[in-house]
Amino acid sequence: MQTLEDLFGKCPYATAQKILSGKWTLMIIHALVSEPLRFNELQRQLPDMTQTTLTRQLRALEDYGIVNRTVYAQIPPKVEYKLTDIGMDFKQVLMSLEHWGDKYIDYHNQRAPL
Amino acid sequence: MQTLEDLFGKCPYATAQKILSGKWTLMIIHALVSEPLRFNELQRQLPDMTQTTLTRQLRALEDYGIVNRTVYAQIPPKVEYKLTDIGMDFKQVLMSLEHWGDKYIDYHNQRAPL
DNA sequence: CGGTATCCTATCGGATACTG
DNA sequence: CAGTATCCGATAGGATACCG
Repeated sequence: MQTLEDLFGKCPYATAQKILSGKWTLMIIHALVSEPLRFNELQRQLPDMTQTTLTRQLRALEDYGIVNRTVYAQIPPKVEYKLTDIGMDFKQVLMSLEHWGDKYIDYHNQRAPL
Repeated sequence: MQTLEDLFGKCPYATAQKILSGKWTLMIIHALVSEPLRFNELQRQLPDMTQTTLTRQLRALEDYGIVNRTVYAQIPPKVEYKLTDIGMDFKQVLMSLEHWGDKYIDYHNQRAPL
C-alpha cells in the first residue's frame, strides 16, 4: 500500500502536510520569519512549548531544509536559527494562512464567543 | 500552563495548526475545493487512507465548520460532502501552499533525486 | 453505500533530571 | 546557554469485522 510518505516529494500537499505535522511548526516558522533567533529567544516567544519539544521540532525542520542552525564557538554557547531560502519562501503561505485564520476566528466568535 | 488549545480561536497560526493537524486534512480539503463529493468518491481520490480514518477526519472537519455533510434520504444512501464558506476561503491558502510545495519539491529533487 | 465498533500500535509531545 | 537522556501517557491512525 502506498502511504503518505511515498507521496512526499511528489504531491505538494502531502509534502507540506508532512513538514507541517509538528504541533508547533507553524508558530516556529512564524517566529523566524522576521529575524533569526537564538534558542532561548525562540523559547521565550513560545513559552508553552517544552525545551525538549522545541529541540525536536527544530531538528526536524533542519532535516527538511527549512531551518538553518549555526553554532558559534564561544562560551557561553550561542546557537542561531534562521530560515533557509525555501523556508523564507514559506512566508507567502504564512500570510494567507494568517489571513484565513483571522477570518475563521472572527466567523466563529460571532456564534460562539469565548 | 497555557496549551495550544488555549490559543485556538485567538492566534490564527495555532488555530490553523490544530485544524490542519489531521494527517490527510490538506488533501481532503483539496479534493473538495473543486466540487462536492460523495463519501466513496473521496475514497477513490484518497486511496491510501482507510475508510475509518476518512470518516474520522471528515467528522473533525465538520466539527470545525470547514465541511458540510448532507445526507440524502434514499436507498442506496447518498452522502455529500462540501466545503462551507469559510472552508472555501481556504482555497487561497491551498494555492500558495501548492505553489510553495512544488517549489520545495523541485528544490530538493535537484540535490537528492528520488 | 456509507458508515460503526473494536482493537492495536506507533509516534508524538510533555515532564523531569542531568550536562559540556 | 543550549542542549541530551529517559520515561511516560495520550492519541491518532491503521486493520479488521460487521451493519442499516
